[in-house]
Amino acid sequence: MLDLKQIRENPQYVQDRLNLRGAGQYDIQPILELDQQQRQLEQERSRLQARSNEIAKIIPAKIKQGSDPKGSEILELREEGNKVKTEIGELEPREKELKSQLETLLLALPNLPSETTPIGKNEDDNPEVRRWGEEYKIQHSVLPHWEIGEKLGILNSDRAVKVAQSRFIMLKGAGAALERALISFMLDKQTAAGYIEVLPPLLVNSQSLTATSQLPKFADESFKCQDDDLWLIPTAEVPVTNLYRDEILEASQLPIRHCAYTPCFRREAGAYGRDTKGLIRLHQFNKVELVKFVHPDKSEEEHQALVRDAEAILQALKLPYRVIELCTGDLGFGAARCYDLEVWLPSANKYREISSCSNFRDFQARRGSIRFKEAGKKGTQFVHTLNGSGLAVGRTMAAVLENYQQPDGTVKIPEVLQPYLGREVLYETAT
RNA sequence: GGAGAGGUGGCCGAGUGGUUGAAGGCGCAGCACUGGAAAUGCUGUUUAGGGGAAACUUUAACGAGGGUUCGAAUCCCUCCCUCUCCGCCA
Repeated sequence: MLDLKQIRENPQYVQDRLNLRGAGQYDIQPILELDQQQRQLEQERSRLQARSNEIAKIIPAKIKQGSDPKGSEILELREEGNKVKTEIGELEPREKELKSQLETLLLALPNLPSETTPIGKNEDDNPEVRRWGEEYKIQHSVLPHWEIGEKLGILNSDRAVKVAQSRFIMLKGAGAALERALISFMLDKQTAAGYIEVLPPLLVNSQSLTATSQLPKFADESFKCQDDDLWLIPTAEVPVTNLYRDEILEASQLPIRHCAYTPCFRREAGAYGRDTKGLIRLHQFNKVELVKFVHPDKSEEEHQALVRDAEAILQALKLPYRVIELCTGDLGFGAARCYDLEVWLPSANKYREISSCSNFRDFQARRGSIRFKEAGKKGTQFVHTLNGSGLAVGRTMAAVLENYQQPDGTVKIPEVLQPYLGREVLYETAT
C-alpha cells in the first residue's frame, strides 16, 4: 500500500511513477478527492466529539459541587449531549464509508517503481544485467526434460492428471529423490548463508494474502478452501512475510532473514495452453524461498545480496543463467524493483525464469503493519520486505535434466548433489 | 464434535459505569552513585489519524462489530480467536 500522505503531498510524482507501469492504468484522482472529503468530515466529527467529552466531564463535576442531578442545569447538559450524539451519528457512517472506499482504492494501487528501475513497456524491454556459465552450455542436441524424465521413469504425468487434474505431476524413484536432494541442498546452502529456516503453514487467511498483496487483486490466482477463510499458499512469501504482521520489532533484530521450503499452489488462470508439458508450469510445485525484513537504509544492499544468494545455487549446480532486471512495465504489483534469474534450457534454446527477487520496500510492511522501533528514536517505522526464490525446485530439476543430459541418454548428477542423492548418474529404467 | 475459561500497552498483569491512555512489574532510555561495571535510587517511556510553520492541540484505540448511557476496558447483543479437559486422529 502506498502512503496516503505521500499521495496527498506529491500527487504528480506518484501519478507519474504509476504511469511508468503503463499509462492510463491507474488514476489517483479519486483518492485525492475522497481523502479531501474524509478529512473534512473527520474534523467536524472530531470537534463534536470534543464537546461531547467535555459534557461528560462537566456533569459529574457539577454534581460534586452540589448541583441537583435531576435539576434543570444537568438536564440541559444531558440534552445537549444527546443532541451532539445525534449529530455525530449522522457524520460517522459517512466518514466510515469514505474511509472504506479510500482503503479499497489504496489496496488496488500497485507499488511505485524505484527511481533506478529501467523504463519500458513489457518483458521485451527488460535489460540483461549479467550472464554466467556460458562455458557449461552443452553443445549436443537434447530432449526436453519431460521426455528425459519419462524415459528414465522418474516422472509421470498421466497418473497425476488422473489423481488430480492437468498441470499436476508425480515424481517417482530417483525423480522424487532428486527433488528432495535439491530441496535439502538449497536449504543447507541458504542456511549456511545466514538465512534461518522456517516451515510455515501452507494455508493462510485472507488478511495474510492482503498484506503481501495477492489480495484483493489476484484472488483468482490462488486456491481457496470452501468452508474456511483459508487459501493454499501461492508462495512461501505469504506465510513467511506474515510471520511478523502486526508486530513492532526492535531495530537491533534487523535484518531478519528466513528461508523456507514449501509446496506452492497456483491456479495459473489465463495460462491456458502455455507450458502444458513438463515441470515448468504446474498447479503445485516446490520452492525454496528467501525472505528478508530489513532497515530501509539497508534495503538496496540487502536486495543485491539476495540476488547473489539465489545465484549461488545455480553456480553451485553449474547451470548457465542470466540475470535480467524487470522494467517498469513488467514489474510485479507489489515490487519497487525486481531481478529475475533465468536458467538455460537447452531443449528450448532459451533462458527461463527460475527465480524472481523483489524489493517491496515498505509496500507490504504498510499493508501488514510490520514495523520496527529504533532505540532512542520516537515512533515507529515500516521495515522493508524483500523476497526471492532460492530457487524454484521443479524448474531447477528441469534444468538439471536437460543440462546434464549425456549423448547416450543418461543424466549426470551435478557434483554438489551427489552426496545428497548417493549416485552420480541416472540411467534409463523400465517403467 | 462436547464442556469450560479467557482475549487489556513491547511483554507480564491489575482494573466491573465518571480526569483510567489505563495501577504494579518486566523491558527499554536518560540521570545519579562507581575507577569501570553490577546492584540501587530518581526520571521518562503506547500507537494511529486530523489541525498547526512550530509550540501545541484534538480525536480514536483495552480481540472485532453493534447497542444502552451525558459518560463504557467495565453493562447488553453478535461474531472471531486462543487456552484447558473429554472425544477423534497423523
